[in-house]
Amino acid sequence: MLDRATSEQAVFDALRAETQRLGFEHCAYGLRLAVPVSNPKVITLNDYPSSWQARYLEAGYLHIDPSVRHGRQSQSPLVWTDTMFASARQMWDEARDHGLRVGWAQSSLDGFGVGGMLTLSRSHEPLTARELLDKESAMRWLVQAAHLSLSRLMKPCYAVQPETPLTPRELEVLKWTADGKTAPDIGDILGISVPTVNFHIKNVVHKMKAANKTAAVVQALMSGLLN
DNA sequence: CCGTCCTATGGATGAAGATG
DNA sequence: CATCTTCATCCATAGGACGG
Repeated sequence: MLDRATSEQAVFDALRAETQRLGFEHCAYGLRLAVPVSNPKVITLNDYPSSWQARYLEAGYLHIDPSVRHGRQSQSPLVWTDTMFASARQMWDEARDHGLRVGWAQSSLDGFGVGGMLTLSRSHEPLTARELLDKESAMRWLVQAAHLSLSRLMKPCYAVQPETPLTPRELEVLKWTADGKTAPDIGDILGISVPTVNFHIKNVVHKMKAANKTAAVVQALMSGLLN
């Protein structure tokens, strides 16, 4: 179901169904793309009370939410506690006022720098170690499935494919450039002249519609072209 | 901290050999 | 012929090293 979803809404509907089956009232899923690097695009899907959604957005809680920070650094499961929200006291108080008291978050990270995090929550019934153990594999599967489906749907947004495929030579020059080699270095390595190296780099930059070779290398890396 | 100098980088244009 | 690859020259600018 989830892996064949053809829209964000379909993915989210499937997520909600699983969430309820696992005994939670609400689910939230956030996908953080790798680009633009200076301000990565974040897509959020959730069924929280609309007043809380509005408050979260208005207060910019995404930037201070300790669970989000945890999700970016670690793929270990996270259960909401008073101590982990110590640095965001106000946010935690408001969340509980909106019926969000018990929560469980699990993040994922793929090879293209795209991160995802699923949070399941409910208003009562604290999470026991037993419940976590019983549901952990389902949770991990759900996170992976959501990540795969959504990143596939979002692929055009971050995987900038060149309009025409890169030639073998262009790819080769790009890889050495990604390793920090200068044009003279690459000329030595490949046994060609410096102008030729620059010619290939220029063509890559043009094909990738990048501002310069630095951006072209990053785009190629994010798109998996250098693998 | 500032100015100078050199190198690397980025971009434009032109030309030519190899290959299928 | 179209495409890929190669090489050259010219010019502007950015960045690093160095001395004052």
